[in-house]
Amino acid sequence: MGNPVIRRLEHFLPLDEAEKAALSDLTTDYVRELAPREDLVLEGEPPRYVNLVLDGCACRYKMLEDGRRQIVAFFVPGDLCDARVFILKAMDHSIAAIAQTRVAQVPAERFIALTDRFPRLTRALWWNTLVHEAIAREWILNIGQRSALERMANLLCELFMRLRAVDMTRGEACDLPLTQADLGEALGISTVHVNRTLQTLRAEGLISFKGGVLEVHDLPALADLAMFNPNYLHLERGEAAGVARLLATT
Amino acid sequence: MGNPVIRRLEHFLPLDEAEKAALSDLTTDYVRELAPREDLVLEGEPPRYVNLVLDGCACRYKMLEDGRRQIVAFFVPGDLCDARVFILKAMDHSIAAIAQTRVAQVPAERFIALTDRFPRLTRALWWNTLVHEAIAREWILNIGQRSALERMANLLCELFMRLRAVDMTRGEACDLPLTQADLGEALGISTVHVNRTLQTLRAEGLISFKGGVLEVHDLPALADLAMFNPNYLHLERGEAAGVARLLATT
DNA sequence: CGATCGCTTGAGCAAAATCAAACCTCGTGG
DNA sequence: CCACGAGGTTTGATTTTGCTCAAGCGATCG
Repeated sequence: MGNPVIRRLEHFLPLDEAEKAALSDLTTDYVRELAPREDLVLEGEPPRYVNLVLDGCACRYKMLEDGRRQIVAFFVPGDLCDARVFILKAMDHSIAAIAQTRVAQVPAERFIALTDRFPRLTRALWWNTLVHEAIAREWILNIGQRSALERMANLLCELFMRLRAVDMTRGEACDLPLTQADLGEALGISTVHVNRTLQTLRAEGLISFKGGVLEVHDLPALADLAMFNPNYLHLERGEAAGVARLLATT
Repeated sequence: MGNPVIRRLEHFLPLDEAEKAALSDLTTDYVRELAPREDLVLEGEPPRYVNLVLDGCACRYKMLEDGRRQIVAFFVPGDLCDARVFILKAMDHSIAAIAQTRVAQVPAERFIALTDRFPRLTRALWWNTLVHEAIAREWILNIGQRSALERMANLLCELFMRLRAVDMTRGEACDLPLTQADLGEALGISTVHVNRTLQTLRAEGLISFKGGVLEVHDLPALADLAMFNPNYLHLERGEAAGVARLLATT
């Protein structure tokens, strides 16, 4: 089955055995199992750990005083949150599991020791950080400019590609344990409207989404509707070609 | 008048003379003057420089195929764009001046030499990066959950505080050379609606905004309306107290 | 002095929110 | 084994927010 963190970072550069072993140690030493909806990090806390998502699905979120909630990022297996966050005094957002989720909570010292020892790993982690920044920018574009239907299509394209990059897709299917309320909080639309939007995508034969399983029946058409441009995922190396192939309409 | 980049970084930690001198050199060696609306970086290009904004105002933006444009970040004097971006093969967004703007375009090698020599500066630059990530997350929350009026109020609070952090405010006034169209593209609302939104804020006596000058007449009330929580700006050290004071309603 | 750019206003319209209720599926306990 | 309840999904009716279209206004600049 392998380690999703290693699979993810190898999209940036191939790792040697020592680097893989070091990562592998991290991801076995500090494992914590989270129940669905369980919080991992709370806004206001001082940052303590670098969190690696091994399995399941988690999110970053922010809340307004009046209870409105916005999911600002999803984490899928292989994702690494906040490589340098200890610099800050207090977290400005929270992190929670969405489904049953396994994470590794790596203490600051341990993480710093790793990057001191492996400069190439440091570069790979930088790449990971830059990709997450790019995703945040794409979300701003997505929520700011696209219609609800386009937004949904774009998010589904993104998540499908990200899961594919860590081998978590099976053909056109992948596990995506989000509720319609989660999707609404990520896209800035109401749950009711999420429902109607999904119905439209289903009716067009583009996707099916039921019981936590997403199937993308026509990725080129979905990407087209979404004006999805995968450049922001920075899947360089071989993968870029794979992406182009997947999205090709003809 | 001093150097806004130094002023900005000193919000994180005090710099010694050698560090300031090194930064000062950077910001005099590679200066480029941009006309209003002139592009500095284009999506698709390989990254070449670290850009420091010395004066004026710039933005990051992304475009959709059909021409819709979203501003995903504003840069005010002292801001530093993309400290580690050379790792990526191609930019996923563009950067443009908004007003007449002076930037320093620091070549990669030169920038790396700086951080190798001054570890404390590296930390300060990390802090800067983390703050910009946090701002991006806040924008997702802003656009996703807040109404047009709240959004506008929030953005104006943010910009006012950021300008204040580099001493670019004069009492309750500051230069903010944005058009209503710019505000609309940043907030994901139409220009017409920006206009009506500003009128409401003016009518409430909260702000005035004319000829590129913003005046915030009642920051506590504006912050209250916006549900503005300055924690995401991570103005640690003395400044945090200053913020609290400014926002105090009583 | 006309052209352009940015701001303003009004009217009608469309997208998405809200409210309310029903329905479905599963797990749990009587 | 079945009833019950909770969480999630679906539907319909109504309202709200913000968009679009269209036109006019007011500076500023060559």
